[in-house]
Amino acid sequence: MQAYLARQFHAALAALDAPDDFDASAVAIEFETPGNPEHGDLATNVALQLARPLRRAPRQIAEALVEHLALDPKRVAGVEIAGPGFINIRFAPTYLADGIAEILSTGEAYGRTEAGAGKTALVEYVSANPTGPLTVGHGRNAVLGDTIANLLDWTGYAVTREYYFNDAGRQMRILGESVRARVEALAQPDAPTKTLDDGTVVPESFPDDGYRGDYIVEIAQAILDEHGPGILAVEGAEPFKEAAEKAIFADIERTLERLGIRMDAFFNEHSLYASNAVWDVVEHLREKNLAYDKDGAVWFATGQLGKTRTDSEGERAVDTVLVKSSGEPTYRLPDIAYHLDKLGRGFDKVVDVFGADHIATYPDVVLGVEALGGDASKIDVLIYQFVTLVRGGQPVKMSTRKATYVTLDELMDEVTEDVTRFFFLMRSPNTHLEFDLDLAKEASDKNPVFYLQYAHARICSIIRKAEDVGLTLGNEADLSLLTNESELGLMKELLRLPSEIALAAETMGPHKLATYLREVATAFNQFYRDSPIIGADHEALGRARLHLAKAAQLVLRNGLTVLGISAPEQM
RNA sequence: GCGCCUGUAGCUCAGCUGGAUAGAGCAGCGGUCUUCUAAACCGCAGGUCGCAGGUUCGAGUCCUGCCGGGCGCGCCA
Repeated sequence: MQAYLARQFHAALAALDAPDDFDASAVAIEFETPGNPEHGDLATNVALQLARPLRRAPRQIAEALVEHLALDPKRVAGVEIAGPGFINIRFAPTYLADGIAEILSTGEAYGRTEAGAGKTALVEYVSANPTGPLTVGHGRNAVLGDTIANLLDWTGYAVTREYYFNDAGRQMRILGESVRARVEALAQPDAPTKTLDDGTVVPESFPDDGYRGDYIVEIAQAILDEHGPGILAVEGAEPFKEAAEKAIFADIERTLERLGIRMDAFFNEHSLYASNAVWDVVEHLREKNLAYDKDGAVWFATGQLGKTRTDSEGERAVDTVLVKSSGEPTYRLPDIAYHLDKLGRGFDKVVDVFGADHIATYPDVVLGVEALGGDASKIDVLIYQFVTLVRGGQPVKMSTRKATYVTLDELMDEVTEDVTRFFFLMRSPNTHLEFDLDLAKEASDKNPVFYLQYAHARICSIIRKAEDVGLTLGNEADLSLLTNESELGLMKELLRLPSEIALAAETMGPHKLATYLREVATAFNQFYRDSPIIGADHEALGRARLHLAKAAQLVLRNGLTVLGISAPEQM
């Protein structure tokens, strides 16, 4: 509809008297659904926008435009000029009826659009190193990333979901040492112990900054059960690290599976070393005189590329270390190599999902990618703010080091998978998320996810009951019988799904879809109140309403599917 | 100190990239079940959009400066 209107408006625009330097085809004509229904179904402010370039009064422009418009009466029932120069469009009832028929025939594909058709996208998310179970913090990342991937899929992209990890760093070494220490203790219960700063009693060989969670002990026990104490004859912690990594990854995948998340690829940072990609980055930067040696380290001349820092000494250019004097790369280097790798695989769009604490790393990566000829404009970064769990009105304190975090599994055990996903999605990514456990647990009207699911279940129930009295779905419904306010309101709402999904995808704002679905559910509940199906005045009307209910069911189900939330048939 | 995010109803948050009278849920008050799921619907009440300037036909939205909250600012990731 909007595309159609834009075409017609462009045609009308071309017919206007205008100065020579005015390019009518370059004008972006946008339509929005006004908040006030008296202002029609769609409105555009082109006339106001054009007042300046055309040097004419907005209302005058609007009148001239409307005069030149040739709109199909089957789609548009009326056009009026209002306020300072808005042009309001009113849908024709036949347009609405045709739209509902289209929803019914499109079925579970309704809501899909083509903006990304023929294009590929890579969404990288979760990307937690295998040092422990996923926590609530990872949950927001996982659910946001997965839903962005769904949204891109629904706008036509061929999407790859990738998990990036590093199993070689310091953290992983400590993990191995932690596990080894626990195995030793289990094998020799009388071995000496020590007490850490937080009061935890651990084996003497346990690293001070080791992983204290109970899962370490479980992994240790499993290793001992499988290999016996003989495994301790091995030098170092490598086999313990490997066993732990395997167990933890299996656990992470189980957790993701519960959330309905299945990755297409796991990308090990190690492969960037194996392929020499990491060192190629350094070499190529050197060739371009953007990398140099100083103080035993290798530096990236980000200062030349515009990176600055401002402190008490004023603003100055700063360079960035790529390889430490120890010979170990900093995290930036593999990150640059990884992004070049992603772009090199030919994706048209590359999405990163980062927590707010990583925001500072992103500009260095972009500089590196651009310096080496990569097209950084293909990279989109979704930054999300942190999650606060609230219980009994009080924030729940969490610390990874001391293992006092709440795991994603525990959260799902407490409030269910659907609620977990919805709560992570219902707010804009760039606001702090307050996850109220008491509210989330309540299976009542206080919990917004149930509102959507309830509306869907209600429709399923109606369809079942209608079948019992011989009222069934088919192609013979006369949708033009749907004329009351609630029916028209619901129809208009249902027609918005494709553009709402497209908008949520474009702006990487899944919460917009959640907000829209609530409006759909509200519109349905109003329809339910006003328009009985089984008790309709006559059968044809009941049949038409039944079809509208079916269309609402599809919209809710498809929308929930994009969000990764179940659409129950009964509650 | 500097950078990014943020400040909208008692609480949690939307606000479609600058539009018309700023919205929703919860909490509060009051109504609606002999009829398709009351996990619902309807109504009332609730606001200096942090503060002060600016930009323009028009600002919650853009700019500047303050104030408050969060996250960063390493040869950690």
